[in-house]
Amino acid sequence: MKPLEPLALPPMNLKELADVLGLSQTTVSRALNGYPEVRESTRQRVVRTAELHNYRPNIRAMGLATGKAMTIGHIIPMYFKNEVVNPVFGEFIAGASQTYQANGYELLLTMAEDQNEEETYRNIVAKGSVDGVIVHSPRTNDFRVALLKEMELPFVIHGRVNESTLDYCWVDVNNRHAFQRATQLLIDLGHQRIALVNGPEILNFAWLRRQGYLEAMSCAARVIDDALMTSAELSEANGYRAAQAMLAHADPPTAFLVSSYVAALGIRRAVSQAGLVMGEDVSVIIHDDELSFFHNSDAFPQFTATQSSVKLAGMRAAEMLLKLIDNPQLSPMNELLEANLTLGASTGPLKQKPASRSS
Amino acid sequence: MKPLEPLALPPMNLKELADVLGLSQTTVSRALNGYPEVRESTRQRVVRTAELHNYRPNIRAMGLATGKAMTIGHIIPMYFKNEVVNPVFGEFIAGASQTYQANGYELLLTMAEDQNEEETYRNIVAKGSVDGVIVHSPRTNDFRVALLKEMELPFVIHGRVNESTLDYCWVDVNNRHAFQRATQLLIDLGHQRIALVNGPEILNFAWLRRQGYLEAMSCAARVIDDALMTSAELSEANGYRAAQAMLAHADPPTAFLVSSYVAALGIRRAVSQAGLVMGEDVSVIIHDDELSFFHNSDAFPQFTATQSSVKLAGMRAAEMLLKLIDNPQLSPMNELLEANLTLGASTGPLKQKPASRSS
DNA sequence: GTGAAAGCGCTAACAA
DNA sequence: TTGTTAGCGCTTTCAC
Repeated sequence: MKPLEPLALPPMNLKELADVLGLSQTTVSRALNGYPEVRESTRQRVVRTAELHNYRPNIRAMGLATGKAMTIGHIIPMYFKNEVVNPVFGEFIAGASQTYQANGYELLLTMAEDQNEEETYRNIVAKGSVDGVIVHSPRTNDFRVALLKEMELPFVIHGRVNESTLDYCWVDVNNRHAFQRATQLLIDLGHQRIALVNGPEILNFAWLRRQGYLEAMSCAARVIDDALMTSAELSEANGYRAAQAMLAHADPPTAFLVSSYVAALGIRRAVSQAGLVMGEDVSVIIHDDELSFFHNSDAFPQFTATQSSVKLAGMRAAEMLLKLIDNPQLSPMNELLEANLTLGASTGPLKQKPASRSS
Repeated sequence: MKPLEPLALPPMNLKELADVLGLSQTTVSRALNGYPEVRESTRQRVVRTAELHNYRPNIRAMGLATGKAMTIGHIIPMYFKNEVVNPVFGEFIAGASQTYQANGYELLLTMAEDQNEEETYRNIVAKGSVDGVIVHSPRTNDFRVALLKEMELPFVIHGRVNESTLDYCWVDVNNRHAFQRATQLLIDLGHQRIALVNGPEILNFAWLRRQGYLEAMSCAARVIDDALMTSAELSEANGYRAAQAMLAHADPPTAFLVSSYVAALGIRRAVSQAGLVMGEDVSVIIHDDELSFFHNSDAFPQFTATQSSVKLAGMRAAEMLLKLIDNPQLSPMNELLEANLTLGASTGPLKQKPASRSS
C-alpha cells in the first residue's frame, strides 16, 4: 500500500532543525539566507543537514517577520460572468511563474468581476497577501493606474493604457512594429494590395497593429483602401466574411495580414472557395500570439514554432516587478518586446495578381 | 492628480482596530469570527467599525496562528518547456476561484516541469503554504495519488487516473456518457454511418469518449467501422485529413462526432470540398468543452452558449476539496458532471445519404 | 462577556 | 562568529 519509502522525512521547522544541529535558530537562519557572518564550515553543515531533512522555510512566517509577503498577485478581470478566460493569461502566467520560482516568490491568482474590481484590489492590499501585482487587460486610461498608485502597491501592467504615458511600469508586445514589419515583408514580396483583418480596434493592441500596417503602406506608397481593412472579433466566421467580401472586390488583395489563427482559417476557406491557391495566389501572415495556442498548427505548414512572445512578456514583467519591489522609488520601467510573426502559406515572391477565378 | 479621495483609510491591523474600539484584540477577533460569547451590541459595534476602516485580517498571520494556510494550490504540469498552456486550466480555475473567494480561501498557482514534479509537490507541503491541492492533467495510474496520500495532503483530481479506482477524490466530466448521448442523438436523426474524430486515445478522456460512442453504436446495431474512427491530436489539419479520407470511402459517413472545435473546422473544409452541404448532407456534433473557448463561435450558427462544463467542474472540485480539508477522514468523494454538447450544423432529420458528390 | 498572555515559524536588533 | 530576545498579526487557552 505504501509504495514510497519515507526517505523524505516529515517536514521540519527552523526550531527543530536548529535543535538537531545544536545551533540557535538565528545562526541556522543566517546560514541558510547567505549572511556573511557565519563560519563557512558551519554554513556547510547547516545546508547539508537542511537538505537531508528537506527543510523548507515557511513562507508565511517569513513574510510575517520581514513584512514582505514573498508573493505576487495576478488579478484577472472577468468582465462577463460567463465569458471564457482568455488563453493569453495562461501563457503569460506560465512565463511569470518561472521568474517567481527562481526568486523564491509565490503566485497568488485572483479573478475579479467588474462590479467589484476596485474592491478586489483594495482587499488584496488590506490583507497584505502580496508585495505587488500584475495588471492584466488594460483598458484605455485604466482607472487602476491611479488606484494602485494611491495604495502604493507596486505593479506592472501587461499592455498599456495608452501610447504616450510612461509614468508607470509596463511590458508590452510591440504590436505596431510587428504589423509594420509584416506589412513591409509583404511589400517586399511584391504585393500591391494588402488586406488587414484586425481585431476590435477599440482595444489598444488592435489599434496599434493598424497603425503599423498604415505606416508601412503609406511609406511604400501603397493605396490604402478602406475596403481592405476590417476590425471585428477574431472568429473563423468573421475572417471568412471579411475575406470573401474583399476577394469579390473589383481589385482584390493578393495578401492578408491577420490578427489571429482562427480568423486565418476563415480566410483560407474564402480563398479556396474563390478558386485561389494559398501560397501561390495569396499570401497570409499571422500574428503569432494567438497561433501559439494551437499545439498542432500544421494547417499552415510554414509555421515555425518559437517561444510565444506572450510567455516571454510574462517573464519580463515578473522580473520588472521584483526589481520594483526591491527598490520602490525606481523610476518607471517599460519594455516593448518584438513579436514573433508567422508566415502562413507564403514562402517566396508571388504573382502580382490572382491567377484565375472560377466559380 | 489624486482622483480618489481617501475615503478608504489606510489598512489597519487587529491591534489598531482594538485600540480604536477600546477593546482587547481577543474580543475583536471573537466578534469578527462569530464566536458566541460576545455581547450582540459589542459585535455590532466591532463589525461596523471594522467595515468603516476596511479592516481585513492578514491571512498569513491567521494561518500561522491556526495552522491552516487558508490557501489552495493548483499545480499545472508543463510537460514540454515550450508547450502551450492548455486553455482548459484557465476555465477550470476560474470556476474554482469563485468557490475559494466565497469561503475566504486564496489560490496559489504553481507550474511544475516534469523533471521535478515530485519535488514541486514535496516543496509545497514542506513550505506549508497550502491546505490542499487540485491535481491537473491526470495520467493513467498517476503516481501523484500515492505521493499525496503519503504526504497526507488533501487533494482532488480534475479527471481520473482510471475508471475503476474510487479511493481518492475526483471531479470529472462524463465523457463516456456525453458521447453516448451524442451518438444516440445522431442515430435518432436517422444516421446509419457515424464517424468519430477523437483526440489521442492514450489520454483517459478520449478513451472514454470512444467507449460512449461504441456503446451507442452497438446498442443500435450500427456497423462499427474502423475506417470511421480516428484518434489523433485535435487540430484543424487532422480533422481535415480524417474527414477527407472518410468521405472518400465507398460508403461514406453522413455524420461526424468531433472532440474539438478546431478539428470540426477542418471537417467542415473537407465536407464542402467534397461538394456536400453541412446541415443537409452531413451532421456534426462537437463536444463543448473546447468550443466554449471561442468567444464567437458563429462558424456554427446552431451553437447555443451554455456555462462551460469545465468551469462548473472547477467549482465542484473546489467545494469538494474544502469539505475534505474540514474533515480529512471523510471517505473519498467523486462527481461525474454531464457535459454540454453542441449541435453544429444539424437541426433536424437528414437525408440518409449524401446528396451528390461533385469533384 | 471580556482580557492577559502565550505561541504559530520566522527574522533582526542587540549582546556577547 | 554565535546566541538572546523581541516581535511580525493573528488565535486561543485560561483567568477574571
